[in-house]
Amino acid sequence: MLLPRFWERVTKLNSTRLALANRILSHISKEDLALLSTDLSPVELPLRRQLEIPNRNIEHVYFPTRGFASVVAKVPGGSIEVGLIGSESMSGLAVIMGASRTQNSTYMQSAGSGYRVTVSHLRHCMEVSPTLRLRLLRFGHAFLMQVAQTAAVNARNKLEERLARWLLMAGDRSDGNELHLTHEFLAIMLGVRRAGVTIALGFLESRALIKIGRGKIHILDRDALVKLSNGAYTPISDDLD
Amino acid sequence: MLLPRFWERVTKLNSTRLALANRILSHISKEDLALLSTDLSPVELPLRRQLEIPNRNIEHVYFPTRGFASVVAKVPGGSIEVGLIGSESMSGLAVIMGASRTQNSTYMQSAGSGYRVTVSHLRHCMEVSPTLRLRLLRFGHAFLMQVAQTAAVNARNKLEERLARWLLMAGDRSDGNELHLTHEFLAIMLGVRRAGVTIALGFLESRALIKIGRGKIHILDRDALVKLSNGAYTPISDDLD
DNA sequence: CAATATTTGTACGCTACTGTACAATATATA
DNA sequence: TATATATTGTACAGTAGCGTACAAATATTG
Repeated sequence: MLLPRFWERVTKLNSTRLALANRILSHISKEDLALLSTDLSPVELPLRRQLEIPNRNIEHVYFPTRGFASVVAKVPGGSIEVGLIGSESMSGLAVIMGASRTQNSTYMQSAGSGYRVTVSHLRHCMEVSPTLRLRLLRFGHAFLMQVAQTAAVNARNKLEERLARWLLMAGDRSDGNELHLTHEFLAIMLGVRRAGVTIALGFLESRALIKIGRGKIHILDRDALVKLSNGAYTPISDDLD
Repeated sequence: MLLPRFWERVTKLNSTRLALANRILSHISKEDLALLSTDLSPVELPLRRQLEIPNRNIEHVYFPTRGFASVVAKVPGGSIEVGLIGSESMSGLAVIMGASRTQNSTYMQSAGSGYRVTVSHLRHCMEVSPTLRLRLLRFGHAFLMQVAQTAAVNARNKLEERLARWLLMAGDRSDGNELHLTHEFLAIMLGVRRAGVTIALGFLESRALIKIGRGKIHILDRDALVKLSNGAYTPISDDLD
C-alpha cells in the first residue's frame, strides 16, 4: 500500500498548508474559511470509507486533500460509477442542494485524508454567507457537468476509451502517476467484465501508455492516453469565473 | 402535429390555473410566486426551441407547463441526451447553481408552453428568498439524480430497456400517451443506430406494449414497459420532503 | 393527382463486447 | 517455507448492436 507515503507527507504539513490542499477550501475567502473552520476537522479517509450511504441522512460533508472517492449509482445487477471526487471538490452535493440524502453511494476509492464538517454547520454557513453558498454551488455545477459527461461517454465510447478516461481522471486526483486498484474493481466501476478490463489494459500497456503491476497501474504517457480516449476525457474544469 | 390540441387546452386555462401546470411554480409559497411573478411571462415552446446553448450565457430560465425538453451532452461523433425536463421541473439548473452557462444543450423535444423568467430576476429572487432558493435547489438535486441514473443505465442496460425507460419518462412528461418523434430522433437521443431503434420498437409493439405510427408512438401498457425496462426506469421523484 | 421528400422495414457481414471457465502468477498467511 | 488466497491472463462460443445499404410505405408539396 502507498498509504504510509501519503501519511508521511500529510503530517509534514501544518494546518494552513493542509487547508490549501483542497481546492474548494483554498478558493473561498478568509472570512468564509474562518466561518467554516468552527466545525472543520481533519479526517483520515481509508480505502472504502463510506462518505454517503444511499437514502440515509448525510451527517458530514468531506473535503478531500488526498485520495479520491467514487460516486456510484445502483442499477439492478450492479453499481456504476457516475463521478469521481478528489481534492478538487467535495462530497455531499445533495446537502448543498438542500437535500438531506441521495440515492447514490459515495466511498473512498483511493485512500487519503481531508476535512469534514457537519451537515448542520455547513447549512448554517451557507445560510449566513452568500459568497460561500455561491462557491459551493459552483462546484456542484462542475460535478453535474462531470456526471452528464459520464452519461454521454457511457453511451457512446468504447471500453478502451472509457478506461483511458477513468485512468486520467483518477490520475488527476492522485498525487503520483500510480493508481492502486485491481482490474476487478475497475470493471465494477465501468460496469463491464473484469476480463474485458484486463484485455483493454493489456492493450494500453502494449502501446506503452501505462505499466501494469499487480493491484496497481502506472500512467506513463498521459498525452497519448488523452488522445486514445477519443474526446471522452476533458480536464477538471475550473468553473470559478 | 398535436400542437393545436395543446394550445386549445392551454388557452382555456386562466393564468392562475396555468401557473399550477408547472410543478415547481405550484409548489412554492404564494409569496415566492408573487416575488417571481414580477418578471414571469408565458411563452410558447415550439419544437426544437433552444432553451440553453452550450457555453453561451443563459438569458432565461423556463418552467414548462406542457411539452418537454432534452438536455443533451456532446461527445465527438454525436450528442447524447442526459436528462428530460418537463412540467415537473425547470431549465437553467446551471443558473440556480450560480453558473451563467453550461456545456450542455437544452431544447424542446415535444412542443408545449410554459413560463420564463430572466436570469437576473431569478438570481435576485433566490438571493432575497431562502425558501425559494431551497425549493429550486431541491429540483436541481432531483435532476442530478436523473442524470446519474442515466449514466448508470447507459452503461449497463440494453437498448430495449433504455428505450422503454425513455418512452416512460417522456410519457410522464406528456399529456397523453402519444409521443411525437421519429425513430431517427430517438436514435440520436439514445446514441444508437436508427435501425436499432426500429427493431427494438418493433419488438415492443409485437408485445402490444406500444403502437407505432409514422412519427408517433402510443404507449399501450405502461406497467409492462416498466417491467421490461428491467429497473432502468424509476418514476419522477417528489423530493419535496 | 403526380412528384418529391421523409420515415420506416429489412438485410448483410462485422465488431465489441458478454458470461463462463480455468490455468498461471503473485501476494499474504500459517 | 509451504499453503492458501487474491489477482491476472487467456480461451471459447454466444449475443447485442454496429455501419451500410436499399426498398417499401407514408406524408408533403406543386
